[in-house]
Amino acid sequence: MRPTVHDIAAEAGVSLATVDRVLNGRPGVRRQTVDKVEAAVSRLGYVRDVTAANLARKRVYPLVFIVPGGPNSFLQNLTAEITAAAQRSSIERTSIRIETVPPFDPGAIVSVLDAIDPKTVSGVGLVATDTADVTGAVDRLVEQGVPVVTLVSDLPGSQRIHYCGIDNIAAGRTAASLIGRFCAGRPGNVLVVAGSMKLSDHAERASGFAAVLEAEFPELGLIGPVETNDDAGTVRRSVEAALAAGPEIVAIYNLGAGNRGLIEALAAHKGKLSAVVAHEVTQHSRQALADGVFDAVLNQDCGHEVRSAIRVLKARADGLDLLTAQERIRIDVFLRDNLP
Amino acid sequence: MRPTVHDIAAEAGVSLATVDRVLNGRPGVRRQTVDKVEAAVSRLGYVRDVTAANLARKRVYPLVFIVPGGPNSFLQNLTAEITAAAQRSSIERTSIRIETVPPFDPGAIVSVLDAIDPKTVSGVGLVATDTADVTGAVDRLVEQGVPVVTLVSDLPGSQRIHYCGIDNIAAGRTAASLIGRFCAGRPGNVLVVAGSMKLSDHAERASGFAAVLEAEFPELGLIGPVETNDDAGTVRRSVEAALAAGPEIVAIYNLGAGNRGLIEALAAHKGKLSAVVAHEVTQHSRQALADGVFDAVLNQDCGHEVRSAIRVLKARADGLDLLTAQERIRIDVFLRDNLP
DNA sequence: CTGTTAGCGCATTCAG
DNA sequence: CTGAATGCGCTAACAG
Repeated sequence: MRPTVHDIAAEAGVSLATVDRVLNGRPGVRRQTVDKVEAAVSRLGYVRDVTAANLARKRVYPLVFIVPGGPNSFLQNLTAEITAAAQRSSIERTSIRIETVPPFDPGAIVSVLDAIDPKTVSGVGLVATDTADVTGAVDRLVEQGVPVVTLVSDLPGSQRIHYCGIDNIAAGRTAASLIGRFCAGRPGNVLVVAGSMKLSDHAERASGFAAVLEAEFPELGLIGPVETNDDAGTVRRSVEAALAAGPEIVAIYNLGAGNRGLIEALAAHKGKLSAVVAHEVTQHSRQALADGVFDAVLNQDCGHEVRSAIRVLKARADGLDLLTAQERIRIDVFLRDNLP
Repeated sequence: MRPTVHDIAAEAGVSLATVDRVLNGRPGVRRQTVDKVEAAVSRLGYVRDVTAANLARKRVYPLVFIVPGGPNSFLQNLTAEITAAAQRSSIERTSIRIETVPPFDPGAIVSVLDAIDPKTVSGVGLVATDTADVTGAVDRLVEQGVPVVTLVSDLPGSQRIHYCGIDNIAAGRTAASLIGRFCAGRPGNVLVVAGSMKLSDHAERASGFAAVLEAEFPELGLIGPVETNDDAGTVRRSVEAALAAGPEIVAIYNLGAGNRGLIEALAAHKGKLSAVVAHEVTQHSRQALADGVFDAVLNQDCGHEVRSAIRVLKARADGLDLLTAQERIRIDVFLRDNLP
């Protein structure tokens, strides 16, 4: 039978209230008494029953998620997952508010961040552009005691307490390996398409990709990355232009969004490329994989990311530690054959 | 504010005890009264607070896990994950017992299964050989009301309530795709090495692999599967023999364990194969990937499998439903570049 | 500075 | 068949 606050109280020779004060680090207890209680705690190996505590406290965790809106299918999925989590709120003791901001608009993110009241919010999750003003706003919030986690794309220089997303350098490296192996020695160029180098996930993928391509597949040259702001139309035009331009392109890596545009551009090039790799399983990329237009799709499980973000934020809110293994977001590699 | 049992009692005009009886499906309540309570429940949208219920009930979930022992690194990892979960027992209200049985010994599994007392155990997880006697023992247990889940390898014909593991047909298909693409048209044969066709996971991988190889890569012939009982020494000898035998082997797929033996056999064949694919990230396979001896390793996250098994068993024990997305075990595809 | 007491939402005796 | 009362482990007024 694990010890309870009663056992601690008896062991330390004090009352329940005092034990509670010490346990929760509240003031108004003599140094001596604190020591007695702490001694009892460690002597009996006491661990607080968080569920009982939450019950007594009627605790809820008010959380805010900031996500860019727009046509990006992946971000729409992410939003849907947050919504799904919000629907489980009553059972998970959360209270989730979703703030949609215009895409590629650091100012909008900053506004939302600055408007958050540290008294009434116990955690924030956001998909951020890696710019100084956003970092500043995040740091301000963290200093006020509100834990912040980044989703999908990290804010490397910031005080965010956790990043819920994949290792994007490794993702870029993986893409390069797949493309290099699929090309199997055939020389030529690889076109790299990105959304924006202001997104740290895109920048990291690009650098990981370039590193492996150069080191391990010298027969392949690199064209790009061309930036498209994740707009499908721009992606289509960029790819068409590159394909028409001449220097033989044998593979394409789209490390950003706008897969729809890529698919359209490839319609006229059936089977001419050795490898096409893109990111995120969506309606479009799934179809492209099935049709053999894409050869591989790297993916991050946004449901997992959202659940992880919530766990991390809750754990931090009551000073618990977590299972790091459970919070690692995998780089899913999907071929036509292992699509879920 | 979500409704509580008090609200239901007031709404239905009965006492707390009666509400509780209806909620927990206990007998001794008039049909009329049951209806009144149920009406109130659905009218107010009541959902039971499981944590409060567990507190009041001092509930613990006694779980039994049955895992084969022996030198198999993957199974050792699995056991370690179960042990880790057992250490979290007090906070998760579980009480976990691990039963180690000799590998490839259906009889031993059956003995353990039959010795389980349905009164004192609320769930069972096992790594099973797909044989009739094991299926029978599982079904007996389920019929006595003890939920059983399979880990790693399923028991397709049984009454197990859930399978915590990857889609092994898809895994085999994925391996074939990778090997086919890595060979990039070079003709030759692929050697398939398996542990035992009595393990449904091995059988399924083999069939998925063969199907894709035949349909999509006609230039590649298939040799095997040779069975090794997951013994590293046998793997080594089998691979060496096949490699020496003549018919040009350009790739190897080890869909079972014993990677150590495969690595040893390949030491003399550096760089002669177009592709080597194996399963499960362990100390050995990780090194082989880093060294370029293996080109890809398919993996199942056994930590995830164990946590999932526990969630599923607990949820079943109190009639809750679960997030299916969270319980899907992914086929991890690891190249040298995305090893965690 | 410390102790007493009354719940949180639910389950479970024990009477009636 | 039904209800009142007690307690699970913990927190939070409110006294002292």
